[in-house]
Order: sequence, then C-alpha cells, then structure tokens
Amino acid sequence: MSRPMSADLLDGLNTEQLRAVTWPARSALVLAGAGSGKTRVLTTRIAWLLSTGQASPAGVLAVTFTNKAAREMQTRLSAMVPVNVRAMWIGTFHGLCNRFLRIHHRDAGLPATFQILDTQDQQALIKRLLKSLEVSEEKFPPRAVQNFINGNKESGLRADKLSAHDAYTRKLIELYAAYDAQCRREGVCDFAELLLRSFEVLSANAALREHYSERFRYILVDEFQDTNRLQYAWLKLMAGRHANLFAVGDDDQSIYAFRGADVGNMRALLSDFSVAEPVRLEQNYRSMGTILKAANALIERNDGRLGKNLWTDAGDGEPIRLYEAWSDGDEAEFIVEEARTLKREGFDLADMAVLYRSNAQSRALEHALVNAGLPYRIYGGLRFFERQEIKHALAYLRLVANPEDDNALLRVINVPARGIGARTVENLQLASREQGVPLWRAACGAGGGRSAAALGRFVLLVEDLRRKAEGLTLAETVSLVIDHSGLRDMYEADRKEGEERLANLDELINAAAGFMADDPSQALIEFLSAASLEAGDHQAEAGEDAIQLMTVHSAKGLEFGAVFVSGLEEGLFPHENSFNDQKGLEEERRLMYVAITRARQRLYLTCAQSRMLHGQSRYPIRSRFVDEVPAELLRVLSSGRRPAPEREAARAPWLGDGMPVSHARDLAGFAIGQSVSHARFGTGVVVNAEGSGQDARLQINFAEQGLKWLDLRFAKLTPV
DNA sequence: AATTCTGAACTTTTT
DNA sequence: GTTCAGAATT
Repeated sequence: MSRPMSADLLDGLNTEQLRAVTWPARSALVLAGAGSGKTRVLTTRIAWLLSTGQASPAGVLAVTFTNKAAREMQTRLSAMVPVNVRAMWIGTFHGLCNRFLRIHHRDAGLPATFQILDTQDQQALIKRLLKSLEVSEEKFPPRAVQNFINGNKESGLRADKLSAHDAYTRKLIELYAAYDAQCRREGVCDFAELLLRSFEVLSANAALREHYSERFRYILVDEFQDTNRLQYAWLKLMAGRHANLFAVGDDDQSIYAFRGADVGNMRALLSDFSVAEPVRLEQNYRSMGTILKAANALIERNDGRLGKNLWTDAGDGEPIRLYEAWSDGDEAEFIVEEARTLKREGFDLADMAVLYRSNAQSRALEHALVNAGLPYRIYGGLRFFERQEIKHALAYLRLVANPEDDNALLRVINVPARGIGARTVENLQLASREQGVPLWRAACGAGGGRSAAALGRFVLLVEDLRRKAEGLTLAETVSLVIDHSGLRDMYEADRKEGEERLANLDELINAAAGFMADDPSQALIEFLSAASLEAGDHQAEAGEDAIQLMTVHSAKGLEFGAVFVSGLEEGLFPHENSFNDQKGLEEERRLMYVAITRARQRLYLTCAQSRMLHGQSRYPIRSRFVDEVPAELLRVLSSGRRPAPEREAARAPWLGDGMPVSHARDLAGFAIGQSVSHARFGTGVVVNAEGSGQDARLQINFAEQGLKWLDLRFAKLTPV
C-alpha cells in the first residue's frame, strides 16, 4: 500500500462529506439530505477516527434506531478497517441500554436475568393489572394506559414526578406506579424502561457516569431527528464534559413525532453543544433533478426548517407522472399496467415500489397484482418473533430462565390445553395477590382438588424442562422445550396452519443454533433479549423479482428506480387526523418529501376520485401535496377509461376538474364536495353519502358543529 | 373448553 | 370491508 490507509478511506468524498468525516474532536450536527451519502459519512468517520489513531475501538459509541442500520454500519466498517467490533459499542439505543443494564444490573436494581417486554407483552401485563385492580377497561383502555406510561417514560418522568388536577389523570398516574411496581416484582423491563433505567443509573452514579463519558470520547448518532427527549438526555450524560457528539440527521425527514421523536433536539444540540453551524450534505446521488426540484419545492412550505436544498449533477431526467384515476381499483390497475411497461423497458420489478400512506390501501393493489399475475411483496404485518408459535416457545424458554415471569406463565399455562381453565387461573392470581408472591410460587403451593392436579402437572413440566435444560446447548434447549411442552404435538395436529407454524418453530431452533452469545453461560438470557429487541426483518423472499408494496414510513431509507406514490388524496395523504394542527400537516408534508425522494429515475403520483374506506365509498379531492409540486415538473397522464367528452361536459360544476359523471350519484340534487346550509347547524360541506335519491343520508362537515349524518327525508338543506 | 357470534375500531412503527 | 378481541353459546 503506497498511501496511508486514511487517504484511501477518504477517496471519492465530496467537499462537504470530507468536512464531516474529518471533523475535529468536537460536536457536530450533520444535516444529511436524502441520498446524500449519510451512512457512508458515518461509517467513514469511524473508520477514519480509528485508522488515524485518534480513537480506539473501545472509545467509540455509535447509536442507531434499528438493528438493521446497526448491522449495516458494522458490516461496512469491518470492510473498511480491521477492527475489533466487540470492543466498540455499536447498536440501537435499546440494544446498548440492555448491554449496559446487564453489566450494571445490581446498580439498576434488576435481577441478572431480567427479561424484556415487547409491546404485546406490555399490553398483556397492563390488561392483567387493570383486572386485578378492578379498573374498567372501558374507562381506561389498555392502549391509552400504555401510551400514557410510555409517553411519560420517554420524557424521563416517573409516576412520582407526575401530578394532576383531574381525577382521570390521577388514576392514570396511579396505574403507572402500579405497573412499574408489577414490573419490578416480575423482574421485567419494557422498551422505554431500558432507556429510562440506564439513564437513571447514570444520573445517580457519578463514578459510573465518569467511567463511561471518559471511555466514549466519540459518540455518533444516526437519524438524530428521530430521537426522543429521553434518548437525547441519555446521550448528554454519556457525552459528559467532553461533549463530543457527532449527530447525523435530517429535520425534513422527521416522520416519527407520533412515537415521541422530537425534532427540537436538533436545534437543542446546536446550543447545548455549542455547534455554530450544521454541516450540510446537499448533493444527492440518488435522484434525477426533476425529482429533487419537486421535493425541494414541496418541503419549502414547512416553517422552522434548518434549511437545505438538494441538488444533483445527474441532469433533470424525466418529468413526474401524474395520474388521476377515477377509483381506487382504476388506480391499482394503472399502476400494475405501468409496472409491466417499466419491466419491458428494463426495470426490475424489485426496483419498483408502490408507496401508500396507510396499510389498508394495499388491498386494492394486491387485488390488481394478483389479477395481472405480477409477483409482489408487501412489507408490514407480523414479523418472525411476533408470531404466536414463536412467542409460545419463547414463553416456555423464559420460564426455564425464570419461572417467576408471570407474563410468560400466563401465556402458556394452558397452551397446549391441559385443563387449566380461566377459573383456575383466576384462583391462582387471587392466591398470588393475597400471598404477595409470583404466580409460579402460588402454583407450586396450590392445594388439593381437580384443578390443582392439572396445575401440579404444569409445575412438574416446567421443573422438568429446567432440569433437563441444564448442560444443554441453546439449540438443544429450544428443541427440548418445543417437543416436551407439547407445542410440537399441538401444531402437528393442526391441519390448517400447523405446517407453517412448525416450520417457524424449526426456524427458531436454527436461529438458536446460529446464535453467538457474548457469554456462553448466559446464552439463553442473551437469546431471549435478542428475540425481544429484534422482532426480525420483514424477511424478503431471496432472489424473487417482485414489486415492493409498503407504507411511506417503512420506505424511509430505501430507494427504487421507479416509485409510485399512491392515494394522494385529502384525508388520506395528508391524513385527516393531521388536519387539526399545522404541526401534523407539516409532518405529513415531510412524509411526502420522504416518498418523493425514494425515487431514482421514475416518479408517479396517483390519486383516485372515489375510494373505498372502512367499507364506504369516499369521494376525496386530490391532495394538496400534488399541487405543491410545480406544474412544469409534471406530465399529466389521462385516464384510459375517461368518460366520453359529451358526458363529461354534463358533470356538476362543483365536482372539480376531471370528475367522471358516473360518480355523481343522484343525491336529490346534492353532491359530495358541495357547500350547503342548514337552519340549525349553519353551513358545511357534503363529505360523504349513503343511499340515493330521497332515501340518501349525507354526511356533512359543518363549520360549527363538525361532522353530522343527515337524512334527506327530514333535513332541510339548501345549496350555497 | 372449544366454537361461534357480535361489535368496535380503523394512520404511521421500532425497540 | 375486514380484523380482532371478548362475549355468548354449545
């Protein structure tokens, strides 16, 4: 090698990328636009720090949001420099906090074997708690309680720090406290708890804090715009007085406010860490110029941006195609037809994506794809570790690790059915509450009777599993549990779904066989943690050339040669739930920005004039986001099945341009989108309809009264 | 204890 | 329109 390694590393970086990679040992905020080489900058910086000797592997802390991103960083890094990956802390916030808490479980007041509750587990625990406290699920929906708890944890707030003026919130706080107490009793942590607990340990323990902030001289964060308040506070503690935080993010791609992400952290970082000015990566290596122009013009309408303009030297490329279908079915057929054409032109199906705002939209697309015989793949839905058979097997494994795990016990106490019914379980819970012991101990001490005999057999089964598992490898343990618990027999007897579930269970054994534990004596515990922290990819069918269907959210970070952004209608995208406030609308716009910037060469925007939603036809108007794309960048494609011109001329004027007459139903002179006035409710707009003629019911959005269904037989409406 | 029935929900998602 | 959970039924 004739040149120093660091020079090779830096080859091919543009000026701004180079500035970011070789940033001195102080904090930075890198505003990395879509397709600007963000991951490359991040990994190259770590490689550069290591190969120039500025940092040792043990001194690097790199945080991502997904396991996939963490893995990619590790893989790319080890391709760049010879590095001891084990010494570096590269992982997700949750993965790293788990690692931290395993090491310091004593300081954290956790058992060495603490288990991690995923979202499902957490919900189950909350439901159980509500029942035991005799709190009505009507008044306190488990989902709402869950959101309250997680929201507060993500803001760093414990129940005892909260206060309320109303009885309802006071009850929520009470439930929060009871929930935490229950988790403590069972030795389990939910996702937010991993963060909060390690934050608290660091805050309370100066020596520990000192140790870590001395150790991690270089902290790097990916997707910084997605951090919540607690994560930011955790990073600040880790950074300590060195305050050396290298954050990469894009405020224009912040689309996770609904789960606590706070874009404000980006501005906060600038002042908290005295960063004068962000480094802007604005050169885009992905999309053609027209696509970027559209994205820039759209996002410019948002307020309070840090500011950024994407550019490319790749040329303008093709115009953006706009297609206004007259129904969701027509939209889907258009997309399928177009995809076929693109395939003939040389695009791989796998290089095309159909994006939509909400999962429900996939149905019409799926239907059209099946009809056309085009292979496709839908992202979303259950992932590997979320499947019931996998969760059952894991519950048995948890009992092997710790029989006092109530969640696990309740999950499988009667799976497969072994004569322990709801009544028995109820009695067991009563006993455990009275004696203040975990369910397991109550079950061990259960007295005589028929149900006690069944309970006794279950206790024996678990004890037997525990005994037999000693000295076995992880894979053998998993295999033992599946066979001996009766799960295998149960699924073998299931004609309908058994086969697939058995295959998944075998896959679980494979996963265990391939699992590398840091500490082999803790293999089971580590495996269970990994299973909770990584639900598994939406694993792709390897090698199949299939068109990709996914929500805009799950498309973030991906790119495709051709992208269809579908369902561009008011109420859908932007979603109606975000109409209320400007913040919500701006997040929707960022979402659109993310959608647009996924495309390399071809971008299609599609919408429909009628759409089935919740089992009802809706007649939405085209999304404002379509109109925010400069018209000169668009080529409007006309519908292949446009109604004949003379009929088109007959359509009602208020239906807007292009509304096919066939959709203007007979609603006694009224139409969707029309303004009307009512003697009592004032003025409003017809937004939906059922039935026809004098029998029709109209849904009207009144300025004062909001949405109302009115029966045309009774309501006196006058057109405005 | 298993099966069928009813009704409520229904935006986005990772850990 | 569909799914999912919990209630009601057998």
